Amino acid sequence: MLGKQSKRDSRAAVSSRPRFMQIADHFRQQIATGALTAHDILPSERSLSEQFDVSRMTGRRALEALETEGLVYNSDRRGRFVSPKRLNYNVSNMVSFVSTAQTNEVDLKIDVIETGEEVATTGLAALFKQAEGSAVVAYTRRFHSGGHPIFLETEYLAAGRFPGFLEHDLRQSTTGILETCYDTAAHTGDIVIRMRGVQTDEAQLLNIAASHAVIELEQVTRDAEGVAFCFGRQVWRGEMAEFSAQAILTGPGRAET
Amino acid sequence: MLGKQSKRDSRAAVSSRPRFMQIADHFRQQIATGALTAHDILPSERSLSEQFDVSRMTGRRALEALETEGLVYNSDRRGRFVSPKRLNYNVSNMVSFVSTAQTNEVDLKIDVIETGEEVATTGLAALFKQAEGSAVVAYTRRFHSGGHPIFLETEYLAAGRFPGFLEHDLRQSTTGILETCYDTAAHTGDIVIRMRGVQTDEAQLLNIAASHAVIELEQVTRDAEGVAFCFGRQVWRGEMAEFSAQAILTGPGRAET
DNA sequence: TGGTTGTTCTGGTATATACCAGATCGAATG
DNA sequence: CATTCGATCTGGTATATACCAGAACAACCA
Repeated sequence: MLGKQSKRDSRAAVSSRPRFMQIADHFRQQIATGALTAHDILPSERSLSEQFDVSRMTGRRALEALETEGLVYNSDRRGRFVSPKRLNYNVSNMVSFVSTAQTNEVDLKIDVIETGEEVATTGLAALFKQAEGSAVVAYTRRFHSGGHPIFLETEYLAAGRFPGFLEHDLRQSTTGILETCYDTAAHTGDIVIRMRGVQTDEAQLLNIAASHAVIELEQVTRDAEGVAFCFGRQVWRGEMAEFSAQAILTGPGRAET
Repeated sequence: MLGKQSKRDSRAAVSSRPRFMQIADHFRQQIATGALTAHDILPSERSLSEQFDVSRMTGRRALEALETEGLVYNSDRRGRFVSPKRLNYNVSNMVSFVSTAQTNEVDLKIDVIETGEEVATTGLAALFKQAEGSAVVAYTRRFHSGGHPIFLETEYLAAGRFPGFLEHDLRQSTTGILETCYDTAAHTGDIVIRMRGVQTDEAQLLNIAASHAVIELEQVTRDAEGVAFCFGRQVWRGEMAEFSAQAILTGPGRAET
């Protein structure tokens, strides 16, 4: 008890910055300078607490801080690792994300999590200009690189418009399938991006802890006639996402939308 | 000690979902149903621990989970409150965010944090097509609604192109100033959005704890000739941000830019 | 060779305690 | 009436402890 007290005193004298932030700073620097690089393992909570002479909980807080910042990820009960470089997704570019990622030296792999046919919700039916109660095909896929999950995507398509869609191999660009097999190309898209809390099932698939923040991207894709034919929702690990967009004024002083 | 043990046992029997998540669920529901609305205060850590018969640390974890999800915010040492509705920022619309927000019944207020003239970095000089070592004006502003901070913005302009810019009142749309006083209108913009850890100084200005995640939005604004005249960086409280964009294919089958 | 079985890592959850420092508010004081 | 001062809220930091469950791996056995 007395020994711990003197430890506290020395801390207060050195700096007012919390001890756990000082420890986190140490690893921030290690990562920034490249002493630690993508997928390198960090010390465990217990060994960290010994190295820095703090309690396990304080060491834990330091590692958790690095996690919420996205510098470090945590694979359930295996340890904590340095996060890899982000993927850039150009949302203004209607070309398939899969093909652009693959040309950018990223070996993006796809797992098909779930496929099926459902009755369209009222909103989805209206969006697709389909009759109330018509069918939609839905599929959920997980995108990862080298076993490291990056994002989940669930897409909905009007079933009537794309017969037999689920018979295709979904471990590839669906944009490509729609173009080559159904002669349907994306012409415009409406996108929304927000940060939110992860849901339990998503957390499991993305291999992150519950109560982490993720980035949600929703996208409505329309054909040349302006009719929506696809609604997609992506859920990204926050630290892996980076979105770029281009805004262009086409008329004399007003944005085209 | 024995009493606590029996508590543990009963918990394990009821459910495998962690106790702190069950408590968090309770408030998630309260917020979802509208029983708690924007800026309502939640129980303190200590009273929560009594209400739910858990330790303060467990109650704290529940509240922290709600924080990282963005449902709840925390004003240093005052308590925890329900987060207000997000603001939507249409990044494809080159019209001033200030004026669009104000027409959307949001009383957006601006504090000027810092203004000054600096020597352009190499990158900034190149972007603005200015000579190496030329001056840029820089200003940082805080946007808030009803005392609740929403985002910070730092913008850089080529000083030579906009003489006396800092003499204007910056508590208004700078897009407006550039249009009316310098006859410079935004024509195209390049935007990047990412989630990252907040920095110490930003955390203070946004009234959030260090080691929280924020959304960073960087924007290069160009005139009709394609010359960049403004570089801006916004740092949003994650739970307050929602970005929308429109992608439009203008040519025959390829995205412009 | 190929499963199986422990041991020993890892983080996850939970309790109990202590003290600090900022925020708030009411009561005492000028 | 306004200011000051303290009591009492709040969360922030930190320690110490305990046990659980999944992951990894080596040793063991068939």
